[in-house]
Amino acid sequence: MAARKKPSPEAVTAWARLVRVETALLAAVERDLKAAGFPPLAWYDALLELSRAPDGTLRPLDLEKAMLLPQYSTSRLVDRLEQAGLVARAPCPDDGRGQLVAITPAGRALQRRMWDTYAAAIERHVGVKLPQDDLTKLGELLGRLL
Amino acid sequence: MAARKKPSPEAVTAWARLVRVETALLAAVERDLKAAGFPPLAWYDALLELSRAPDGTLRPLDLEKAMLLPQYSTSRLVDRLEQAGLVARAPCPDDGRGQLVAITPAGRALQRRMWDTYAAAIERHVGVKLPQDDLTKLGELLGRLL
DNA sequence: CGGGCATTGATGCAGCTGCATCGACCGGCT
DNA sequence: AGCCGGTCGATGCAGCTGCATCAATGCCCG
Repeated sequence: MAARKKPSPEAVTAWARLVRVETALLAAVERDLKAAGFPPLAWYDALLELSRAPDGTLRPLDLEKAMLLPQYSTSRLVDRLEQAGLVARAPCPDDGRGQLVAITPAGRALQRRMWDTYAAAIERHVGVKLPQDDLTKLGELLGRLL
Repeated sequence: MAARKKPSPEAVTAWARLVRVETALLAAVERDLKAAGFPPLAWYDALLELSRAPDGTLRPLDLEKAMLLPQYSTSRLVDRLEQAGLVARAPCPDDGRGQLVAITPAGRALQRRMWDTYAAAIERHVGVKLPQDDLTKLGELLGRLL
């Protein structure tokens, strides 16, 4: 029903490496976090998004879009964060359907502590492998894939 | 206990985009496969590895290393493929602990049919977004991250 | 040869994800 | 106001993943 154009070998190679490298590096970073006794990266990402938002508060829908997660996944992630005392849910005054998710002081503290380990992992697994202008170029090329 | 060097902003950007772009593109490709009525990409990868191996046969351990999967994950993936009649297990003559996983004709056929859809997805989501020399450069940069 | 340790692959259990669906609420239209 | 299609978020269920562990076999070394 659609075009069925064939990709160039270069496109296939780039794609294959993208998936492979991301899988390997993500696993390595997650391992470092876990080894330091921290929760998964998704928790960090959520806390970071919230910590950057005004009042440390976001609607679940915004969190969802920021993290590229499906709706139900966000819902349950917030469940777990709330369970852990890292965020608090409140009803949304503007919209009776919605709610507001606010990061707690404990959440901010965890996010900050995780960053030390996370930053070190990024440096170890990414930073040391390429010189700075290659990193810039890589970021730029990746940016154009979205 | 360890170095704690801080990554450059360029490294952080490259890392963030790597994860983001891979997540988004992988989801898009998986969606295309599912929309065409095919099983997940992991099945394709496994079938491809097997189809390339001599006699279409690999030890689970080799498959594991080729696909960067944990051992138990491979074990269960092979379960599902076997269930679907796409591979067959046989005891390994050289090593009583091991086994041999062989792709069946049905497995080869599915791998070939999936490639049409998969290739179109790669072209749509990757190939059209960058000119060929940028794709080459991207592949090269990613290659140096491993 | 025999004991001890490493390797291969399977599996019970708990937690997570995807899917479908649901209930609650919004907003526009008549 | 009353209805209706659309949006927001939760949830039951099935399937998948990670973790720990196990049984079976291989391999080395005394």
